Amino acid sequence: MQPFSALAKKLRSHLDSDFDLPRLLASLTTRSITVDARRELDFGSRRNRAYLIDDGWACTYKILRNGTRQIVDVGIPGDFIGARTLLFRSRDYSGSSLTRAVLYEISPRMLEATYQLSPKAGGALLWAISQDQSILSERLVDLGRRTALERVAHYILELEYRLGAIGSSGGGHFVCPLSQTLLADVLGLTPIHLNRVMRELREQNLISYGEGRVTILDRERLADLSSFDARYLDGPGLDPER
Amino acid sequence: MQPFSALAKKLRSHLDSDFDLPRLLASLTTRSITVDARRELDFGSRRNRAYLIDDGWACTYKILRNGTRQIVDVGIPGDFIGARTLLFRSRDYSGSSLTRAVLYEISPRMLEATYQLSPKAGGALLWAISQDQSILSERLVDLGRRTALERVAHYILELEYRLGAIGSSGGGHFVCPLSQTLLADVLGLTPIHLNRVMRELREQNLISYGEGRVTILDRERLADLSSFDARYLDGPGLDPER
DNA sequence: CGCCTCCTTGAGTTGTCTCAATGAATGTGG
DNA sequence: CCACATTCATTGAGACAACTCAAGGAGGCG
Repeated sequence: MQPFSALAKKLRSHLDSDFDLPRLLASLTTRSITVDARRELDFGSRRNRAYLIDDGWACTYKILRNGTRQIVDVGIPGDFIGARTLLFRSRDYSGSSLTRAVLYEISPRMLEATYQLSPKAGGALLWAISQDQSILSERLVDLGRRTALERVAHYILELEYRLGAIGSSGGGHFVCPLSQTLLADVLGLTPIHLNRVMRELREQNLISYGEGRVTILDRERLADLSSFDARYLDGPGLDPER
Repeated sequence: MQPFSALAKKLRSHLDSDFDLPRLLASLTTRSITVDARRELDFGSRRNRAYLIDDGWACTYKILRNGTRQIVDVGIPGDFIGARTLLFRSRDYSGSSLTRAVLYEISPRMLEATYQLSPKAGGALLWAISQDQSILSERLVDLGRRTALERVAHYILELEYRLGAIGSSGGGHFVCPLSQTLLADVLGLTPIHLNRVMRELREQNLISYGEGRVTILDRERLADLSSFDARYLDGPGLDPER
């Protein structure tokens, strides 16, 4: 696979079609790192580090004293991970690869250099970081005010949408390496309850799943059920005049 | 009050003591806007707008179809509000002042110009935006994995810490314009349950409150109860070597 | 073969919600 | 200055969504 192609796809609508973002980024980043599935990510010690996920999935999470875990971000190809605390002196969360993954280390200098070489490309990167924040705040609404069923439905639609933006979903189905335990830790539920909710969605013929794949059977009812409104993802299909 | 003094205080440890951030920002921003309490904030229509809160409190929130509300950010003086979607074409949340407030409109250009005039000041602003994101992700952990009692205790400590950074809290007490209904909407609880939790904290002699003031009576037990770890706020007192 | 991880289901418990209601404080208009 | 509406904090009683504990089956792997 071409390096940076997932990010380039995600930012397609923010850049001229003849702009070669991968080439620009390749000139600015150090080599890539390949990690196996379920490996802890090294976010640095003296200085915080962050990554661009080029291939595979990764996440950041916090473990609480009572042993529970909350996954804060789930990153797919083209997403940044750990960028939140790049400028911090400290850090109080951990990260892990979810699948075998290819990562590029990023630094504040790289963002800066991108901006100077091409303000438009720099702006596109900032847009991507904004989108991460917007996803985070939508998840906050999930956990604060939506039922488990709504949460799960909403999250499946979000994943499908995000994967679609990088060409990794189509026809309503996608490959999802998240186990039910992980999904529960993303959505603030117990694995047991998540399992029951998944069954409910399956029994209502809204989704089907198995063997690491999820299929959306009735997008409309699913979106209605979870009041999914893709505006928080600011995708290219959205009307700028609204 | 000096314009931008709250922000300057918050960023004190990121800038040289003789650096005049207020003067730099004054040269870059348009005039201030003063709004009464409980006024909807205008985040723009064609192009999204964002603000720096110079005085007073403000928030952003989403209202769901079932009528419930989730407050996503609560901004105090020196915080940005609405910056999350500054680069977006769309927006799906609302904002409101919580008290009478003084706001400065900010734009991507302003951030850029600050950066060019002083990379250090620009970096400090980016740090502040990172902190907002870090606060958001800590709240996510609250809603996902902490009990109501832990959440409330944790949030009170956070508020006291943040207010302390701008010189608006001391001796364990601070002025808090959030009604119990608003606090419930921040923490994903019903006002009724929040009220019971507040009573519990009061009866355990952990806090006292009333007439818009909150007093922390036993910080240690409160921090222990909620496993409060201020690292996510990346304050100046934290050891950079950790 | 034994040992994982993952998914699944049952039964009982509990944290939080819903519905209902009251008193205090504040503001408004007649 | 009173009648009225509104917001806010508070409490009780009952319901339910999600949790805990317990257990079993399917599949992968050394």
